[in-house]
Formats: sequence, structure tokens, C-alpha cells
Amino acid sequence: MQITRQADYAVRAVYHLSKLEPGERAATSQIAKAQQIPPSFLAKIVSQLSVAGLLQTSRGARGGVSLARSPEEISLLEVIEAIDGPILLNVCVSGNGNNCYFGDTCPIAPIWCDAQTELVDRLKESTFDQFIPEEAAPVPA
Amino acid sequence: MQITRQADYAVRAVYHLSKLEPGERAATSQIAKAQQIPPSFLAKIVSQLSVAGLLQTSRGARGGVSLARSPEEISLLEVIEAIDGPILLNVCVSGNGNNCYFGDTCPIAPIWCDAQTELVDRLKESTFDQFIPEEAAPVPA
DNA sequence: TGTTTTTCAGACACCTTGGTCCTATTTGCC
DNA sequence: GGCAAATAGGACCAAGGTGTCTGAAAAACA
Repeated sequence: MQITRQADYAVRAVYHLSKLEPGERAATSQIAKAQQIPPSFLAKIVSQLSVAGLLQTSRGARGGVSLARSPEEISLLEVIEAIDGPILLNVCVSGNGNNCYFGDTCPIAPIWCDAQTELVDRLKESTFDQFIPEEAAPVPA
Repeated sequence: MQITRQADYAVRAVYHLSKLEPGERAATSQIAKAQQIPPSFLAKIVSQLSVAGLLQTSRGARGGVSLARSPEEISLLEVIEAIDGPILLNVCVSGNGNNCYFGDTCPIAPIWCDAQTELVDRLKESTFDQFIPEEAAPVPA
């Protein structure tokens, strides 16, 4: 009952990039050091995020990675599902709802469906612009 | 991001026993057949639930397992945590709250803490008497 | 007493996740 | 061109979840 380490690392990497200027690049080694992620491991994670279309990478000297979209257009949910696949609290809950092989007669499945929906919605609403310290400060009065 | 199969099987086993008369026993082989759980695997799970004090077992002919308490005193949370250990959505969230090594400065940890609290509360409120068909029917008017 | 039924306890195999390492390949810069 | 910096990608290993199997111990019953 945990997101994988990979997904946590992915979130931290995207968070790190969110704090940069738009379009600014960072090397994975820099991100790894700042966020305390095993560098070799982060390389593979960044690669997956790139394939998923969340990051842009450029190879070679002075290369690095940057966000493919602005922070307010990237949600926690997207990053996590890009790495872990769809969030499913139990095997008997598919993305579309109750997939229990006991069918609609299973009295427990609705609990999982409801809890999962709540969690997914919560993560979907959490975008990375909410995590940037500078932008969070000027609260509309 | 899933409870383990073991925990799901444990829930189904407790659900099965909840439907029996109070104090009535069932053999693990019966439960396994009814709930479609690998019998050898269920044996180990039942053993863990017994150690956790949720089930009572009796060996020998005409033995079996029964609930150690009445269904309304057993929550989904208890069964799941007896098998999987505490529910933690992310490594950086401990049972007591934020355990992120970035400390209170981590802007993402609160998301996990809140979501986890909501999920745990939900599972804590779900007791097995709510799943018994006969008892669920007579709704107080 | 002996047999049957049942739980108990451990060893074992398989797959996914977590993580390292090494070797391309690409790109910028002298 | 050639070197250095950086991503790309695969091989590899360790640990935990999933599940099977086997033998032992306990209890009921004839």
C-alpha cells in the first residue's frame, strides 16, 4: 500500500524542475544530488518521464532535462501514473470501477472504489505550481 | 499502490466468517473454496490473523477458525494492517505524520499525509457488520 | 490405540521492485 | 577533429510479495 520509490523520485524530480525558470534545464546528476536520489536510478526514471511526455531531454554537453509543460499543467497523478501505471487500491478495482470477480454482489468492492476515486481526484487536483514557494506566497487577499 | 493480495484474501476470509453464526467455525479449506483463495496460501494468512488476535483457531478434527470478536468490532483497517503492516501511502509518511527527510520544508508531504489520513479513517469506519447482507437489510426507517 | 481431520511451521520457486554498473550515443566547445 | 559532458539503454544483482509443498503436531472419534 505505497507508491513505489520510483514514483516518489519522479515527483521530486518534477518538483525540482518546477522551481527553475521556464525552459531552464538541469542535469539529472544535479537533480539527484539536490533531491537525494540514486543518480543511476534517476536516469532511468527521467527516461520514462520523457517517454510519457512530461519531460524534455537533450543529450550532450550542457544538455539536461526540463519540463515539457508548465508546472500548473502537470499533476501529481500524471507523474505517478507515468511511472507506476494506474492507481488501483485493490486488484478487484479497475480504472473503470468494480472489477471484482464476485461482481456486483461483493459488498466490499464499493469501499475500495470510493476510496480510490477520492484519492485519485485529490492527486489530480494537486499540480506542481502549488508547490513552488515563491508562487504560493502571494495569496489573493 | 495496492494492498497486497494477502490482505485482500484476509479481508475476504474475515468477511466469510462474519456471515456465520457467532462462534461457528469453518475450516480454512472451506473458506478457500468459497472465496477462491489458494488454500495453502490462506493457511498462512489465517495463521497471521490468529497471531494478531482477530481469529481464533482450533486444531484437529472438526476444528477450524472463527472470529475472535463480533463483526462490528472488526474494521477493514485492522485486518489489512494485521497483514500488511501500517498503511503508508509514501515512504516519507510515518504513522505519526510527516517523516520526510526534507522535514517540514517539503511541500509535497502534506498531500500524502492528508490523503493517507482520509483513507485510514475510511477503512477504520468500515466494520464487517456492514457487509453482512441480512443485517444490512433492515434499515432504520 | 490408531486413524482422520485439521492447523502449524518451514523450505522452496517465481516474479516484480529497487538499485548498480557498464557501454553506447549524442552534443557542445576548444 | 577530438575531448568532455550528458542522456540512452541494457545486463545484472538483492529483497520482498506470491504461492506451493511437505512434514509435524493436535484434537476428535471409533
